[in-house]
Amino acid sequence: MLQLTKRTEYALIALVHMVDRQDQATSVRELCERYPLPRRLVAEILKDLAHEGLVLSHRGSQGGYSLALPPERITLGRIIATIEGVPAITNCDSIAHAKDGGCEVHPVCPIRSPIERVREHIWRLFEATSLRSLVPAPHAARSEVIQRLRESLAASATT
Amino acid sequence: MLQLTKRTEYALIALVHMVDRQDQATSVRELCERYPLPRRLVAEILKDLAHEGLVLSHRGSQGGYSLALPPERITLGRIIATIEGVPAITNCDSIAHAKDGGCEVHPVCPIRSPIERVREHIWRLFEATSLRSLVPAPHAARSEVIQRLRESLAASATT
DNA sequence: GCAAATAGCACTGTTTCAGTGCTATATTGA
DNA sequence: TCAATATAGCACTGAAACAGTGCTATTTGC
Repeated sequence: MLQLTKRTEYALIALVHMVDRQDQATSVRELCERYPLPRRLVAEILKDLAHEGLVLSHRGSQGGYSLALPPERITLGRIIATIEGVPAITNCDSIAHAKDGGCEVHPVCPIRSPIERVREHIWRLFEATSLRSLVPAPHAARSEVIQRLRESLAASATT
Repeated sequence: MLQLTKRTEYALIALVHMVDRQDQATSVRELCERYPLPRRLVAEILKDLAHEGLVLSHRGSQGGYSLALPPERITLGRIIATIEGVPAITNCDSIAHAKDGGCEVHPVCPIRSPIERVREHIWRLFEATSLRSLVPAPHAARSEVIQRLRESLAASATT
């Protein structure tokens, strides 16, 4: 289905929570006290985010996680790619799938290139959406998604 | 995963094949001779498309399916909705999920409204993408996706 | 009547996903 | 030093979604 996994949702909740808390580390326990999330699963997810360099881990007592980058530089696209892996919309453009033989239809597939365009647009939207813009913020950040997407459309139009 | 199902891919292939063949019905056999697709599955899918009124079915010998609407009026969004059901990106906004109790996080979820905005954009892209524009056509249709999306962005900016 | 097509319904095997068990390691503070 | 509180890592299980198939009935054209 065309749907984000719960892992990604939990990652987003955790990351949003860490915005503007960069000074102090956020522990898994703290997250699960504030939101009703499965503790162990959130722990696994944060480990993955740490591996990708999106968050910093601090072990030991008083430890936890904190953003490794300013929230403006963490994109929704990178978060999704970290948790769900391959940025593929169809099975066609999945790397994993191409690896084990690829799509049977591939040589005669009439929708490859059109679907690829759609995929590009979605991915561009994800890349244009920063973690900052996902925070229900008071400021002008609200229009950031639209603004960035418009810019990227202008770019693709010239191409 | 954030991926279209194979059912949707097959539906797209079938529908694209029918564009500019509105006069003569296309049978499942014909489709599976041209493309290496699982015959029975394609049959099931076309039945669903017929139920939704996207294609017309013609029973009996010399029967098959044909587009029920001009390809300009069939949107990618409607195709996806027909095959995959609910237009949800996250679990939060899934109707099915809301029905059986809903999301535990819902009341305190910090990402609901931001994610909803992203979902809106993707869905708008799907709605702005016509079956016609998915055909690897020679004409100016190539820029239709970009053009329509730009219009819808202009609309959402004023909002 | 026969052949070729859709209609409908249920079923199976596979894969992906959500969530958990267990153990080791690091850090803080008393 | 020891205990408490963190993360690190790895493997496993149960459930749900999905891809694909079996079978039978019905319709239509020749």
